[in-house]
Amino acid sequence: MARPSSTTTTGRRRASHSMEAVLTEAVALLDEAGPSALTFRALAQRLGGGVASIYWYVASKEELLDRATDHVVGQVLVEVEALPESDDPIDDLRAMALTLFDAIVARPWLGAYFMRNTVVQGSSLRLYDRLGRQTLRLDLTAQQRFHAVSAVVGVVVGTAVDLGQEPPQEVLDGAVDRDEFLGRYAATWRELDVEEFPFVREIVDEFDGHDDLDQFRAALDLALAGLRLQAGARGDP
Amino acid sequence: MARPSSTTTTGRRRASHSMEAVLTEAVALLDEAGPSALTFRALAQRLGGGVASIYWYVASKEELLDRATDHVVGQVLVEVEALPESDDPIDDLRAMALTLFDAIVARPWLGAYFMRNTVVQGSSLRLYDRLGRQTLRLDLTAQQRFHAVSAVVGVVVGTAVDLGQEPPQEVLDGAVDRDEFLGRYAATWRELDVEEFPFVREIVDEFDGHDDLDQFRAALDLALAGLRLQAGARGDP
DNA sequence: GCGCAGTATCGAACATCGTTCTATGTTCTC
DNA sequence: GAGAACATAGAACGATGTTCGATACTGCGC
Repeated sequence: MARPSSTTTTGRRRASHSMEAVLTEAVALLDEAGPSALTFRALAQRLGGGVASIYWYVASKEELLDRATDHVVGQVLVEVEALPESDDPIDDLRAMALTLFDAIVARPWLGAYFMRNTVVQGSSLRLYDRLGRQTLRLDLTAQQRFHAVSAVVGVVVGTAVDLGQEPPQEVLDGAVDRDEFLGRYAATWRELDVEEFPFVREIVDEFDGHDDLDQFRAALDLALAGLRLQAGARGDP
Repeated sequence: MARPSSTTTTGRRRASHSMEAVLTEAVALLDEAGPSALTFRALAQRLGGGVASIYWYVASKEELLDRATDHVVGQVLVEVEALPESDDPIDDLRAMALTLFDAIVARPWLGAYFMRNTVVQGSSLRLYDRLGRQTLRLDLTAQQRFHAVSAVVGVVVGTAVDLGQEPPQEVLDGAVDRDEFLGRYAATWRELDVEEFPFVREIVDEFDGHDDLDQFRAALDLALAGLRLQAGARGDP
């Protein structure tokens, strides 16, 4: 039906794929040119095979996306598990979230796809558990723990989604870099009426050329400060 | 070229659309059957016209999505602006975020599309300004204000995205309701090894049948607690 | 050696989607 | 009434996900 175990095929004239190769090339396509570049035909060409062959490994594009996402989340999971454990669970939670965010910055398409089946199984569920495990070291109710991890994941995904917007062709081509891209919006915003858009005018300089990581870190730290408060903030016994 | 100003057309035999009708029907399609149901052909059929006619009002599907999103965000904006102002800016910010979240719960597809051009113009920018305006009443730096609103929007979007996952066909048909849907995952999770997934096992009862609004409110309150801390929490002068 | 089931591959065709082209009707203005 | 702008469509194009049927390769019993 599906899923080969080991393909020691010599692959003479015909193409021999293996699930690993399919996923690797799929991720490569996503990395190089974004989600719109991942088509069965493009993928088949990269694998040096036919279009329909891919369907032997994957039942649909949805499954391809799921597996490709899980493939890279697995790598993130390894990084997260390699993180040293300190005596402050919240610090550890912070480090994990930052690791996850870094991965999304490196692969913006991940932001949009990360929540696919998060809840279902595989590496995402494991990652979810690793995050939540830190809350077990805090003095909280089960519900508070559930909500705390939801909040952290929410901040990550929320920031990541807006980061994962498929950028206009200009910046993909490298014709326009990110700073100039931001600068254009900033310029528009500076034209707005102060009475009508007082806040936008207030923060336009902050927005112009801002660092996504700073933005994320600030949002994360707000939520974690709230969590620390909730956990009682009582130090060592 | 495009964009009619006022269409007082009588519309006898031929279909007469008007931008309003196009957007209304587009939103209706999204509401009824999710993003995958919004095709130019389905939309044309609903409007009683041809496919190509829609292109007189919008240049592309991207623009259709942008305008449809802005259309409903405009309604949210009205609700947000109708909110009474208290003497606590953070409470007001909270109320606004909850209003926004309610709108997304009612229209799950909004979660995924909300960030489209958020930053660009139209109702989304106005909404962004209304949210941020509350931070002007707090004792913060411009950067802190920028980050605070990013955090709040991040929490909203982050929670909303995972909510906006196009639900499986079963629940769209109404054959399976949300509680049962959650229950299935919960059942899978309960089978997991406690040693391997201690956190998932800890919160599975919380997850089963949980309320999205509670989850969101908890995440929001964590971030707002952090913000309150940052703002100094010094009451009236 | 032979057949045969399972494994693995692929070309061609299909339906659908966004989009474009071209033509036609409608309404307003002079 | 003629022409310009507005407004509407049908048909076709190219791309995409997907299915179908045919074909090859592999390991195994005999």
